[in-house]
Amino acid sequence: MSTTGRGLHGQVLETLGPAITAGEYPPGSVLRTDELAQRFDVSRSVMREAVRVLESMHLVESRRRVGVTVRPKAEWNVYDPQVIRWRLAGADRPQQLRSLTMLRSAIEPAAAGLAAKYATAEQCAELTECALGMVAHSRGHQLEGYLVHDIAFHRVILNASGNEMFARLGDVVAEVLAGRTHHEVMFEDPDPAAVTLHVQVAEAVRAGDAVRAEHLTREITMGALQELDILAP
Amino acid sequence: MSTTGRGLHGQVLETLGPAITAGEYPPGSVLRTDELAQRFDVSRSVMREAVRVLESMHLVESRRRVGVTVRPKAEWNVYDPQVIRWRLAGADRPQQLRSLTMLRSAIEPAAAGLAAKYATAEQCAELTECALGMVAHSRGHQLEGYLVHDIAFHRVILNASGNEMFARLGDVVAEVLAGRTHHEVMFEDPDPAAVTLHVQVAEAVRAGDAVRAEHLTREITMGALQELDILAP
DNA sequence: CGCGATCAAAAAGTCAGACTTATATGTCAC
DNA sequence: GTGACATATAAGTCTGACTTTTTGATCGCG
Repeated sequence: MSTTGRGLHGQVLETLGPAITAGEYPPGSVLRTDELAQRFDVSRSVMREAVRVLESMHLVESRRRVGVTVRPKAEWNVYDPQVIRWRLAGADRPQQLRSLTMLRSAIEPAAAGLAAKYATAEQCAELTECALGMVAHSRGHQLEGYLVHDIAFHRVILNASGNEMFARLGDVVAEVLAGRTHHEVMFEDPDPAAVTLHVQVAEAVRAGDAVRAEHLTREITMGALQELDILAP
Repeated sequence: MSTTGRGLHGQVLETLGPAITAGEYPPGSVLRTDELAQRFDVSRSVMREAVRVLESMHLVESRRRVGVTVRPKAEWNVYDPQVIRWRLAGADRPQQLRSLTMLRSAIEPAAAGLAAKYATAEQCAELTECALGMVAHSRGHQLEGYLVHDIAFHRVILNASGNEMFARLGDVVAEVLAGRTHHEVMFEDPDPAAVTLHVQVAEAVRAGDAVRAEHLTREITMGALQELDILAP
């Protein structure tokens, strides 16, 4: 799943990135390239490449005569999938999941509305297939199978919206859904009402009913938000 | 405003990045690091750093024995501010503005609703100040002054939402608003109805009326969408 | 004729060392 | 105290040699 450290600089990033996003080096901290290179036992060129990547994510800023300084959290590129993964793996995972769920709640209804207008016949077919898959795995502790279809469902919606910005959130949504199933322990079967809503969304999209698709999807994401509030109010 | 090419690798990126995002090198194109280094007259180390940054944006993929291949558009990190800037400067600026305006329409109402719940007294003050500034510059071809306050207004809303993901879209919104004023030529004064809506949003946020703030903001962004439809249906 | 193993070339990846440049900071005269 | 100047520091750059992975071609065998 996770990109297994492409090259040496990638391996360095895999430990340095999470360390920074976890706040292990507080904002304003100063790192020196040479010291880091020694610490990770790589050449300076490799370390420089790693720093460049961190810099492009706005996690750090490299300045002459001073070093590599960690930037304040507010400046990070929090939409970078890599940064999201690092943060989800770290300590503030709950807060991160909260932010992402809100983002999801804002985007997905709009995406569903657009999908109702622009979805191809093939996408409609996929959608109903996913919904049926969810129904089939909704009872009897088949959580993994349910999750797969749930993720696929929301991915299709986002792609069918025709908006590239929405489409690129597919990975984020997948991460959130997976996180809910895996981390926050779910013993019980999914809420039957949610399953029904998914089926209805698929119908609405097929029927080209934008407002209905949007409204139903909003109910789904509102449910996700309430779920969070119950877990961590 | 724009980051003036920090270092040599930055200067390389400033021409290579826009070239790639403009589709000058179609997906699947293969570049060789050494050749690029020669072309830009920089050392291989510098070019490698530039490639690493492009790679972190998922614009290209570097593989041994094959070279640096351009990835399909669908895989780009379209939320990276740098990528957004490059694309806005390029040929598909209209489509990009469209995508971003839709994104805005989805996010800002939700952000306004949250702002009504969480905005501090100081933020409320800023908000009304911005709204008044918009009113003051709404007549008599003071478009630049109007723009400044408009941008500030939406930035405050996004920050006051308390959601870091929303807050980070401040730059995007600023870019969209500025693009509308500058590129799509606006001769006339802004729509009085829009100005009024901003004032009302400020009021609603101060009053803590989340649903009203959300609804009013949705009207604002709907207006922006309709504006786009008129310009490019 | 097809198919798998082997081999060579190509390009990225890595490293080490020398050198350049910007800049923060301390020093000194005034 | 303030300004100009000197110095040290860490990033930035370049070069050349070497390593590693991977592709695709060649060759032998069934």
